[in-house]
Amino acid sequence: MAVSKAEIERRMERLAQTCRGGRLKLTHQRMEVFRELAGAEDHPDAETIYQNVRRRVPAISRDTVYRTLATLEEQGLVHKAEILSGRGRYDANMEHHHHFICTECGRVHDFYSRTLDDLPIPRSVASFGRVESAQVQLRGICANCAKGKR
Amino acid sequence: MAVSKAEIERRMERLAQTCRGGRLKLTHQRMEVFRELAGAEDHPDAETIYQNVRRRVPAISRDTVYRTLATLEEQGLVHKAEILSGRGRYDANMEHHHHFICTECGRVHDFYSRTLDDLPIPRSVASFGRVESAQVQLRGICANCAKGKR
DNA sequence: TCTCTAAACAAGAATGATTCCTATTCAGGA
DNA sequence: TCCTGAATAGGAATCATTCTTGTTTAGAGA
Repeated sequence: MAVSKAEIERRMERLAQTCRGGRLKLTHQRMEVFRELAGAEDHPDAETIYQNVRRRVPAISRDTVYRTLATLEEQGLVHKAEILSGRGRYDANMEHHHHFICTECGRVHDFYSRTLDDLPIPRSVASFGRVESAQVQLRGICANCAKGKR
Repeated sequence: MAVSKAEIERRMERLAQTCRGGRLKLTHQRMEVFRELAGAEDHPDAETIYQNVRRRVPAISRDTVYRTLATLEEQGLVHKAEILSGRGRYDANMEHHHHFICTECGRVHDFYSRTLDDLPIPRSVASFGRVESAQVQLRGICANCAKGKR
């Protein structure tokens, strides 16, 4: 079940609109990086995108791919799945808990909830595989950072 | 609200038991790395742990901290909060969705659920800050990897 | 208590992802 | 068509993490 041609076109059009709206240039590289994602369903990483786009734009650099992805994310055109900047965070609290992550300072707060511990997993997930753990991730601005911003 | 002395002792005892149980040595370094986590509530990263432990064990190396954290995680004594191996994964699908992550191959599958889109956030979270998004993360073994394992 | 050996360690090199730097190119408004 | 700031290429630099090699040591057994 690939992304339909029509949906890809719609997404490309949204890119064009967003660029016109902001003061962003609609460059060849930007279009090709986004096109790669517009048709993908497998959450590729930056390197994969780079390798694929390179077939069409041989001179493109890794840096451009990274920069473009960051720009697209800022513009709300793509979504980056990741917790933090890649640094693992550890704790010795083994009780089942969930996380509130401040997108500003990266601080993580634990919280507990019986209701959230026992989430209703949609039946469709079963086809992906066997679920071993479920966790809720909340993102937002922590009280501390919100204060500092004023 | 620091971790109580009693709870720290309980955790240290669990470490000792686990080491005796497996064929793990109860080394000075291992104890100090774990002690650091047993008393922490702020999900420190490896570097922070290294810097703190170094005050007590000046000769400890970063590698030992990383290795020890991995061992403790394997033994179920600590918990590592992180999505993937640090590589960001992108997609152009901006509809609100949740993720099933295969812990074996790292593949990510999207799924949708009205119920999960509107989770009951515990009141206590409000004191941490303003929540901007909520997402459910399921982890498990995908059908493909489960097949390959046999 | 002493000895022995696999497990664990220290130090620093290596790796892999990502970002920065600098000179060059180019999209799009005038 | 011309100009200018935004965007790019290429490669160096950075940051977290892992690997390699030689050394130390916990704890089992004599």
